Amino acid sequence: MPELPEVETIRRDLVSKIVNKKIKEVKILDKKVVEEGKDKEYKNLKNLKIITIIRQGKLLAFLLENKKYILIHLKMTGQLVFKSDSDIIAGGHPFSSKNNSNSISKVLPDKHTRFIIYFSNGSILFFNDIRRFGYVKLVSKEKWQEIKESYGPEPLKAEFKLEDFKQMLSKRKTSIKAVLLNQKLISGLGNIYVDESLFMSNIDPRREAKSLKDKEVENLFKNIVKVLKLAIKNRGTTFSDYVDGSGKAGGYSSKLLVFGRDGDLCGKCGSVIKKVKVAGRGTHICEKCQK
DNA sequence: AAGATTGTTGCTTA
DNA sequence: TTAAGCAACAATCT
Repeated sequence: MPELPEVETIRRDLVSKIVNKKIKEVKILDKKVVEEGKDKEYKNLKNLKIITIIRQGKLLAFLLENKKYILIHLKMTGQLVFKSDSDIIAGGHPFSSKNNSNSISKVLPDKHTRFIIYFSNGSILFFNDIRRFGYVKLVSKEKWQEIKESYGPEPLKAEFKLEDFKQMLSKRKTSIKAVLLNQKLISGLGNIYVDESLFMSNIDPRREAKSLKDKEVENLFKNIVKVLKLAIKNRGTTFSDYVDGSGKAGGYSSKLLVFGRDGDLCGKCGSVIKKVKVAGRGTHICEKCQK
């Protein structure tokens, strides 16, 4: 499940590869990924350059020369994999790539490829999605602005302020986990980094958000920033299907403290890590450390 | 073989 | 008016 660090890793990878590249053609292999009836609009993207790539939470936006934005949400199983001209030639097969050590890339397109952008220099961007939850959307500048504004602050930007965070939590009667997962309240956190940051802060995910003490909120605030930065540094976490912009797995998986580690022993106290359900999601906790 | 899984939306209820 | 909670979505795995 790509969350902020995974999507940011992809964004950075793609910036170096497709900014200033000109679109030659866009192919919709699965109509469900684009808005109904709008498939014709994608024909007009020919010859437009990608100006920049922006991320809001887990959502990517490619700004085009004509001021429109291609939005891509990977949801649970989406992947964006870039193949350069030389990748394609080196593989010996039209669409296979070199096999690097941690590469889990494969011959593309495959049956899960939903959308393809061909660039004029021969490189290709593949959008793969096993579960078909992800989407591609073409929007105006105004619509993009509106979508951006519907999100809470970006935790790695100056707009994420401790005082605002305290205020926000003090009003919420639901669990701290549900609050952290809510994209309208804070951008980019998902199941992995919510569990990790709450463990790092010794806070039980089931606690009512408003019950957190000032000290706990301060700690949580710092740990959210810390875990996200560290995960980006390690190029994200691969749990099921996530790969970076070149099709490689993330390096943070081995650094996870509780997520996906139910049955293992807690690194802090040695008791068994449990898996429970909070806010409708599988939740990993050390009940001895997290109160 | 039914149930769990996940992010987000949209509906219902409080 | 707004928050909270949950079904729905899709495909795969257990």
